[in-house]
Amino acid sequence: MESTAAETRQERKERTRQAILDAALDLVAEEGLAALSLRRLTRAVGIVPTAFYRHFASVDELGLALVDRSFASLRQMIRETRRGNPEFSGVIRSSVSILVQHVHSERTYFRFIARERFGGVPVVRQAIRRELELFERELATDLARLPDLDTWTAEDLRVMANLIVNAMVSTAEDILDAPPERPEVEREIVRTAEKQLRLIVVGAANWRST
Amino acid sequence: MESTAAETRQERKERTRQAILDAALDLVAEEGLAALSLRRLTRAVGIVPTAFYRHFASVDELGLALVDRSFASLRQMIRETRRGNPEFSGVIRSSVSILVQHVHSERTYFRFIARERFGGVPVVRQAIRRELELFERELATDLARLPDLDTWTAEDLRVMANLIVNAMVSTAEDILDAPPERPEVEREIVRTAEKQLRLIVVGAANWRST
DNA sequence: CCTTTCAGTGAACATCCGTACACCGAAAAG
DNA sequence: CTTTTCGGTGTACGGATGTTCACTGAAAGG
Repeated sequence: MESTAAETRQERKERTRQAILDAALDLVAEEGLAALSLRRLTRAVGIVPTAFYRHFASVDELGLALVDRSFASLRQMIRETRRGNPEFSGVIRSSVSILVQHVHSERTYFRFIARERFGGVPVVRQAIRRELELFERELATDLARLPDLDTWTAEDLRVMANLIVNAMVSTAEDILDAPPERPEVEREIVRTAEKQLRLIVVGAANWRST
Repeated sequence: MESTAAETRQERKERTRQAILDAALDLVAEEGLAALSLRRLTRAVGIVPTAFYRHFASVDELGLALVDRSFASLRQMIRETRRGNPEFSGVIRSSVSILVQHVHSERTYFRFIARERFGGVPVVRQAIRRELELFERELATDLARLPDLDTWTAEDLRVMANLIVNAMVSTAEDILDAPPERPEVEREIVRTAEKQLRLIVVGAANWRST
């Protein structure tokens, strides 16, 4: 067990593992996980096909690793959003802005999630679903701290959080498919997303008074 | 040009064409359009691989035909919903009920749309997007006829319609993935969908007063 | 009745696929 | 220094894939 200046064996292994994940993310963004070819993947990485199995027992396992990786990136976005404006009234604007920014900078992660959420292998679909539910739970506890909403039941908060998460997921997917050469399309998507959030908030504020 | 009791040539062709669409719908529901194999498809139909090209120039064209077919089924659902309760206050309950019922009876169509909306070939994705936009437009004109909403701008109505359509699409996808042996899960999804629609309606009713 | 049309056939092609297997060479362990 | 571990290699396999091409036979057209 010697830690020299050069690369240790574990480090090398981890490096190729990450290279596989990188290449897989690119390929899956184009063709989907179900159509992923082991040979093309390993060719892109620069290793021989059989070497793949030194890192993953199956393509499904690769898919689960990609889910972990993608949602780790997403979680970072959420942390950023939460930290940003705790009480600022422009929370809607800034939240949508952060979302859009992350969709662009981490495009492949979002593409992967969008593609596989209902597209691919059942086990991957289920993993994504579980992660999104986790998000909803977190969002629900955040919402509970807001004024006007502190009297809501946990279930109603979850319902509202679900609505918000779905709207934001749809927004992200719309942005992904927006033509890059026409920025006004994206601006329209952003405006729609902001309006929808505002609509939900207004609905929430007047919920119990009906 | 003779119309005997037996089958005419056009009829036979149309029959195999429909058989191809049927088989494709089943296969795509399991593996996705990108992973669809021409040979397995034609084997399922009972024809030779090359015969496929007598009906479709490419797999993409098949995909577009499937989009048409699926949305034709969806449109029928919408018509049923619209006809049902024009002014009945339980319109939310009955709309969700009709949606759920159709998701079950036309499961493969919904599966196809859910899978390919963000999953597959770009041209198919685009076609689905266009059809959903059409839905939003129709829904927006329906909403315009409601009291309290007749003063809304066309754009705001579109925004609201978009939110509703996305919520209903998400609901449909949740139902598709719900375990059939646990009906209480589906009941929970239905309750959530109803609450979300109510939340949106309440938000809309109080929109301009803020 | 003869000709044309055309949905479906069947063989052949080059190519890609996943995986089994024995093997190598360097790092790690002793 | 010797042994073990283990990423990565290279070959080989049987099988599936999309598309080509010339064909058949019955229905449609004249």
